[in-house]
Amino acid sequence: MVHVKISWQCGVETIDHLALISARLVLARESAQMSKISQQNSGTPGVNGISVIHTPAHASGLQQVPQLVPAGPGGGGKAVPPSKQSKKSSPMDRNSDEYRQRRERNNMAVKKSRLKSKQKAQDTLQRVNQLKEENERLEAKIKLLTKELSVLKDLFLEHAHNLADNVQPSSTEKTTNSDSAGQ
Amino acid sequence: MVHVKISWQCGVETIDHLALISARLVLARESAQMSKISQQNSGTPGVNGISVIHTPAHASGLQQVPQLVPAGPGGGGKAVPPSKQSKKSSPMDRNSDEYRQRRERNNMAVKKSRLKSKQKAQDTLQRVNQLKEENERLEAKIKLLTKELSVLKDLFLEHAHNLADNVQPSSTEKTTNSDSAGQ
DNA sequence: GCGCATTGCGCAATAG
DNA sequence: TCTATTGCGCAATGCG
Repeated sequence: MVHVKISWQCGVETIDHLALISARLVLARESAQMSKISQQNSGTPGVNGISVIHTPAHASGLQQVPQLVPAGPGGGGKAVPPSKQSKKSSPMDRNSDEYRQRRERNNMAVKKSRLKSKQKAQDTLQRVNQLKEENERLEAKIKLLTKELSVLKDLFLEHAHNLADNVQPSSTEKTTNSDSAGQ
Repeated sequence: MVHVKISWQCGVETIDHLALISARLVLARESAQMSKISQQNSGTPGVNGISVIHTPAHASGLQQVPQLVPAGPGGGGKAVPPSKQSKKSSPMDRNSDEYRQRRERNNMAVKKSRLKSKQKAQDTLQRVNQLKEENERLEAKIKLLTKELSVLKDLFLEHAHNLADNVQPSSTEKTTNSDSAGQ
């Protein structure tokens, strides 16, 4: 039902540069299973291969294609370890069923991992707020205690004074105030 | 199980199945400049079209190709807004020099943004530790103040007692304990 | 060695 | 229009 229109030049285009590489066509569909279809065309000899892959198409429709050879990133990339070839053919069949399955799984894993990461970040942020609140609470408490202490100290000193001075229980009993609270 | 049928005709392709989704073509190349090329093969009729594009290939060798149509994520993709064509031809010349420059700039921006994001996350984490330490400090202070208060209260009560009782500064002066500190 | 988890990276879409 | 963000897929790599 969806009709896609692509205005791709139709004629034959030539890839004249070298180094070229691979082309992929991907389509996403939706069902759950996966059917695979691969097509490969060997158009111009030596320069380019194309394959059409029908992927399960989860939600999105993007695909990415790496160069066939590892080609080190940046300029310092190490050359392609020649040993790669032995494993499973250089290009590692991008059309291969197995390849697709692996990609799919990895994509899931990536999604999961990112979600987790995001969640964690959020939790951390929340933790900050939590701690900030806690801090305020504690700070307030300290203020209170400090004040209480101050008052008590004053009272105490006062009495101590009285006691030390002359001890005259009747006169200056509760009217000594000469202070406030000062941390 | 889903089947996709693509009828690619030279200029316009129609994908007539449903749910379809996206088609992408990718290729990696490596050299520095960019030459473009496309290749098209009309092998089996109705099933597949391909074009190859040669991109400048910066440092890495990866390329990504988006689906030609915006195809909303999640499956609810809206059809291709027909308006896109007017701008610069759908595919927006991947080979275009301008395109490459834009990509380059965006890649920089992305890198920057991610760095920033990472930095922020790290700062947040640090903030958590900072706050935790602060909390401990405050907690300790509270403990101390509480204890001090308790002691002072006791002393104070004691004296008050003495004063209220009979006022006999010598006998039970510092041995009244009948309590502890209970916050 | 295998399979999932992480991470860096580029592409696009989109927000600002 | 340009940059900043964000989601996504691919690979390389970490890790058990």
